[in-house]
Order: sequence, then C-alpha cells, then structure tokens
Amino acid sequence: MDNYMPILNKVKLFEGLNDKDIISVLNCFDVKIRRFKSGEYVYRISDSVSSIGILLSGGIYVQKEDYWGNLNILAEIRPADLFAEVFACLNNNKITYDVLSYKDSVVMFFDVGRVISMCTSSCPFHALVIQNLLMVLAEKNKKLTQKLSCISQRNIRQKLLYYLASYAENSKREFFEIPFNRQQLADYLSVDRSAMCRELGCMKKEGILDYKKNRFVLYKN
Amino acid sequence: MDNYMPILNKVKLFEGLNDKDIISVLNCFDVKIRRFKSGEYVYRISDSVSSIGILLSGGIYVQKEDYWGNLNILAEIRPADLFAEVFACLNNNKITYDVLSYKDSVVMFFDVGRVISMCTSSCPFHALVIQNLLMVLAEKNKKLTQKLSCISQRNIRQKLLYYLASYAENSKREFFEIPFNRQQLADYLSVDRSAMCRELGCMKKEGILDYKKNRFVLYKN
DNA sequence: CACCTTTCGTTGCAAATACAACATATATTA
DNA sequence: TAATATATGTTGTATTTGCAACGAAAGGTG
Repeated sequence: MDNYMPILNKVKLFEGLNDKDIISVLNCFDVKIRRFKSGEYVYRISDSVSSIGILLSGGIYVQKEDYWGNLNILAEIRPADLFAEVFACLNNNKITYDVLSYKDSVVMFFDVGRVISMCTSSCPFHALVIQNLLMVLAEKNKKLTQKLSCISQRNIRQKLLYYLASYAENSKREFFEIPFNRQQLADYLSVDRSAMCRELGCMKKEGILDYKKNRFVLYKN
Repeated sequence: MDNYMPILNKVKLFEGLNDKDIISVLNCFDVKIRRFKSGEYVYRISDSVSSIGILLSGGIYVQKEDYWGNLNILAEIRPADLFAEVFACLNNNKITYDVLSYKDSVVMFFDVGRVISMCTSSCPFHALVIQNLLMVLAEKNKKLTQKLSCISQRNIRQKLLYYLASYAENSKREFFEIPFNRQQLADYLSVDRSAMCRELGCMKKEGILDYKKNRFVLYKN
C-alpha cells in the first residue's frame, strides 16, 4: 500500500489526513483492492454499486452505448480520481453506465454504508471522511449547476456572456483570464468553435468586450 | 412544532423516520427556527452558509442578478424543500445567489457541522440523516448530469432523441409516456416549442418515432 | 351542448448556427 | 533562426432554429 501513498494523498476523500491517518482510515474501513486487466469492466450498466471506486493506477473510461448502439465516452478517470460515488450514495444504486479499465488498473473500493453506519467507531477521522464525501458531492453539484445555467442560454452570445461574466464578477482587476482555449470553450458551451469565434469578433466590434487569447475584458456599458 | 409534522414528514432529510424519531432528531441537532417577512432576504449573495435551510411554510425564491443587473429566478422553494444545502456542505461556503422570502415564511436551519461531527452522539438516527443527506446530494447530481447530457446535444433532433431514449430504455412495453407537456419539454431541452414540434413532426414522417400527446414510440430502425 | 381555455401542430420568414475551408497568428522544436 | 505544429480568426453557404401568427384538437365548465 505504501507505494500508493503519493496517489492517496491526492484523493479528495482523504483531504486533511496525513499519511498515518490515511493508513488508519484504510484499515478502519476495510477497503478492498482489486486489479483489472486492460479491457476488463469494473462495472457493467445496471450493476448494483455500494462502494466508491478510487483509481490508484492505470486508466478508466466511464462510457455508455446509446439507444442505437453508438459508444460515448462520458469521462476519463485518472489515478486519484473517484468514480461511481454518486450511485454508491443512492438507495437505488444501479449504475447507469459502463466502467471500463482501458489499461491495467488498480482500484480501491471504499464502502459507503460502512462509512455512514460506523458512528460508534473509534476511528477519529471518521467525521472528516464523511465531510470530505459531502464536499465532493456538493462541489460536483455546484459545477454541474453552473455549466447547466451556461448551456441553457439560448444563443452563443448569451452563453459566452454568461460564462465570461462569472469570471468578471470574481476578478479584482478590469481583466480576467479563462482556463480554456477556444476549442475547449466551444466544447464546454456545446457550440461550434468557428461560430463562437465569429460571435466573439462581433461583440468586440460592438464594444461589448475585448480580448486577446485567454485574457478578456467585459464592459458594463 | 407539532403543527409542522405533516411538512416535516415530507422532508427528504428525514425519510425513514417516524414522527417521534423526527422530534428526537430535531432536539439532538438543536435546529433553529426563524420567521421571515415577505420581501425579507434569507441569504444575500456571498453570505457564509453553514446550515441547511428547510422551508416549513411560505415561499422562497432562489434568485440572482446577472452582471448587467437583470434578475433571474433560478428556483422556487416550496414547503418541505431544502435550500442552500450545497453550500452548507462546502468548505468555501459563500452562497452564489440571493435567497428571498417572497411570502411570510418559516424556515428551519439544520447545522451540517453538527450532523457530521457528532459521531459520538447517542442519537440513533444520526446515521440515517447523514445517509439521507448524501442521497439528496447524489440524486440532484444524477438529475443534473442527465439534463446536462441532454442539453449538450447539438441540435433539437439529437436532444429529443437523447431525452426520449432514456425513457425507451427503461420501458417494458413498446411505448412509453413522458411527464412533460410540449412547453415543459421545450423548456427542459432549452429550445423553442414550435421548432421542437416541427422536428417531432419531421421525425414522425421519417419513421423514426411515433407519438400521440405524451405517449411515444421510438423505433430502432 | 355551447363556450371557453389550454395544448398541440403548422408554416413563412428572418436570424442564428454549423460546417467547411482557408488565412493568420502564436508556440514549439530542431 | 527556420521549420513545423497548434491555436485563433475569417468567411461563404446550407441548415437549423427562433419567432410570430394562426388553426385544430382536446379538455374543462356551466
């Protein structure tokens, strides 16, 4: 286990715990470790899931075939990332996608029921792990809500303004920088890159905003 | 408090608890009750939030002014609904919108820190409340993810197919029913109703699907 | 039934967008 | 520095979409 310490330190579920604490938590919660060959499925759609997956090494795709049989990759899981945590927290815990190990992987399974129910446990880090779990879910929630608000805007201009305004609001200076390049931004907003560039150009002409690369200014009037 | 029992029974945080259990939980967690006049703010944007709000009576809007000063109502909270639970679960707990009591309201505040930290408490319902809280967050998460996948589709046809397929997959019969009327569906997909109706008409002509009112059939070939 | 209201479907048209193809600018590497 | 790769910007065109307006169908009510 010790050789996974650098990864375990990055796991959000263990934030605030030092190496010794983490070891103690792992023992206390009786985690399982499993190895998966490249191409092996960790979960198949509609499997019941009661433990959070933590990827220690390798690589995993969260994917799903649509109604007509086309494969879609929904997320790529990297070492230290959690997966299936949403279903592990639900009563109806049937997972709604496939989880595929696309490299040889090592996965740690963390039982949620055990985390919740062991209130009388003597493990002093219990509360912190629960809090971390709540934070992971809440943070994801916040991000999803933000993105949804953004994408729900009815045209490219509104989407851009909504997105940029969220940075403008938090910026102390007149300008601010965004973490996406143009293609990534277009993907995030679910629009075509060139159409988005055109709209940016128009808005610059109209004096609504200014930009150079990732640095933007948003004018109020 | 007894007169609020019918409401408290509907609160998801207390699911699985009977009346007596709920009373005991309320005592154990030392909830606060506050009344708000119509027009009074429960939270202002960037307030620090450490407790979950539960609306017992009245009505609340979750709202926000955008960068240019236009007001947007993001959600309407009704009795038995939770609010601000996401921020209460975060470390950076500054709320990102205003919470306005638009009627005379009675609100119960439920401290999250207390829920998490009181592992040694003798309250036997502790674990259940935590589990319920996790479930509330996880369920919201799942719904947001579904909606986001749907809206991220690049045109109305794809959005419709994605939405309908999720029902088709779970349906035992050849047909299935959706819970929205046309306007609600259009709002959910973030598109214009008439444009959506047109697309539905086209797809029916092309033999991709069939429908009458809320009852749909989705053909595979 | 007659009347009203709401929902659903249709269509013309203007506007917005995706797509494709290419030009320019910036960054990376030899 | 030159060569190459990557990112950004531009534009023409076909398609898609929003909007507005209206008629048909369905549902509710006296």
